[in-house]
Amino acid sequence: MRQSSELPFYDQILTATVAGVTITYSQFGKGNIAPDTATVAGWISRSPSGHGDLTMRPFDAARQLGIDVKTFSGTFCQVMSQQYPNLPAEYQPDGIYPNAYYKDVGATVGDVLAGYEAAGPAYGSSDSGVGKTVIIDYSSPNIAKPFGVGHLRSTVIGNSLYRILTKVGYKCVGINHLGDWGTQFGKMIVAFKKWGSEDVLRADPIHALFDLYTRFHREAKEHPELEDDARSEFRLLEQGDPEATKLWQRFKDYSLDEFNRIYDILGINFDHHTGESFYNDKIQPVLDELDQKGLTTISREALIVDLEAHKLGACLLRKGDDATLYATRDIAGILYRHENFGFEKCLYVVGAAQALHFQQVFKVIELAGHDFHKGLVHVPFGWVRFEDRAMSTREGNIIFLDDVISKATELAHDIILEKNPDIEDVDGTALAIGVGAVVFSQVSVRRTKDIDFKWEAALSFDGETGPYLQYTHARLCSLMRKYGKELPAQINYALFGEPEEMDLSIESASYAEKIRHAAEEYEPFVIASYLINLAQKFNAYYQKHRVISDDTALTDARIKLCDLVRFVLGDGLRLLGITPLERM
RNA sequence: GCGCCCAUAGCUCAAUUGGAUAGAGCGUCUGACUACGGAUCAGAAGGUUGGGGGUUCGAUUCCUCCUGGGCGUACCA
Repeated sequence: MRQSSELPFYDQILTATVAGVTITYSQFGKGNIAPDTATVAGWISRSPSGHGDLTMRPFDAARQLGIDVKTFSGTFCQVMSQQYPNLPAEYQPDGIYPNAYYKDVGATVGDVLAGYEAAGPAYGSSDSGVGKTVIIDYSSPNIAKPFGVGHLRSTVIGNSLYRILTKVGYKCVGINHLGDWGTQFGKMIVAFKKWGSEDVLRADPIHALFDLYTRFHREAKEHPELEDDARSEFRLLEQGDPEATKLWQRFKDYSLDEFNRIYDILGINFDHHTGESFYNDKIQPVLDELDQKGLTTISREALIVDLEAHKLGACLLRKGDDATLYATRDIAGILYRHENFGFEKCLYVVGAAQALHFQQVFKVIELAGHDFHKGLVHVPFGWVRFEDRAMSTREGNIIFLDDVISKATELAHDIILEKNPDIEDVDGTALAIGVGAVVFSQVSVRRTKDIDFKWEAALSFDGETGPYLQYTHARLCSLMRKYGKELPAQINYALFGEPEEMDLSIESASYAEKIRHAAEEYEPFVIASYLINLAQKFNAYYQKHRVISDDTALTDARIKLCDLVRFVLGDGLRLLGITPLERM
């Protein structure tokens, strides 16, 4: 259900509509069948373009009355116009729909602008999350692998959700659950001992580690016994073997340096970097607890929780050689997080391929009798593919994020020099644009969609892209600079008369609702899509109507509206993790 | 084999969660800078929503079958 909406005059129209519906019901001889306000609120929404401003779904009402929708809508509109001649909107039937049309552009735009004036920088915020903590587990790259565009998605989506959920009132805790433990480190250790070189590792750690990792998998195809070596190296590591631990620490340090450099470029922060290894000494008590509750069994030499009864197979906790698995560490992680943060929700921004894993882990928590299992949410996303194949570090089919960002930045640099060579910080601006394009590419489709990585698309700055939004924002800032004065406290709303102005203000007024929607669905795309729409509307308006003119009163009014759009675009870009620019 | 996901314009994606004439961008074609940023805007062309059947006032959306693809399915994460 929508909350009391930011749409113009929504509350007034809703109240009148509730009364109008009641009267209409009575007219059909059904007595006073009065739907409550909340119910009617669910019926009212913005009209699709070309059908007025607000509309009401007539189906439920008509069904309850046992009449056809067209008759209902006609009668309803008649009742509304007779009973509420002073309402700021007028109802007119359009086929089966009773549509509301705002009568007065000035009053409508004014109502929106007054809302913006009152809210200030908090515009768009709401309070559904106030007093609640949400943990967001995102990015979580595997150490000892280069940061590819595949890792980008979790990072970008998680970071954006962090900002969106903060905007609806949650206290967010961002955790980078680094993949710094597990058999993969056994592999790295084996590979380094066999083929590694100190000099190469020191000179270019990231590529050296990447080469070792891919070489391991290449060689393991011919020599499967390498896998056994890796497993026993990991077992040694888990038992605290000094030599293995030392190597592991070095791999981890090198990788972290690299990751932090990239997070810095992307402008992404975490509250905690507690990776898988963090839980190493917290595993045994968890296993004891599960054992005590009678959940564990031994099967084929491994310690498992049998979830066959729930059609979830088996959740492995300990391998035959006693080493732990990622499920074990995730379970320990959940218990640790609940104890230390007391979360309302705990989100895992992790690829869809791991759906079963999380179902299993969550089920184990549930079976252990922890009712906070209800707050555990897997927020899945699709693959990033390249040339029709899944990107796979193992096979070396990977695009380095670094390369993507530097190419995009280079291109942005060229365009700036061509179009706007005088701006102060060319390098910084080019970087913001390059990153903006890359980040936007990750939120420009719904999460669950697979993305085909194409250089052409990643390097496009035209149309529905991050730079398009940044450009629109920069234009608005440029307009403000040209205006050059403080925004007026008082403006004459009656000067608004263009349909584009009404459209633009109503669109801006939907911002808070879009944020709530994005927060409910854990879907940054909702914001991205909304901003594109808003920017398109602004650009169309801007092309068609002069904002700054000799008419100072009209200029003041229009500037005020433009300032609202500027704010929403800038604020929305930040929610996505993209830097709004003032010049570009 | 079993389970989950996907299929919409030439391409990449939307569609207020079952509602009005299925909409955007890219690409193609035609236009707009002696006015606030042309990384822009206006317009045109482009569709049997993979296929069949069903549910109902109404289906891109829900059910079923088929085709085509992806992922998962015990010691990787």
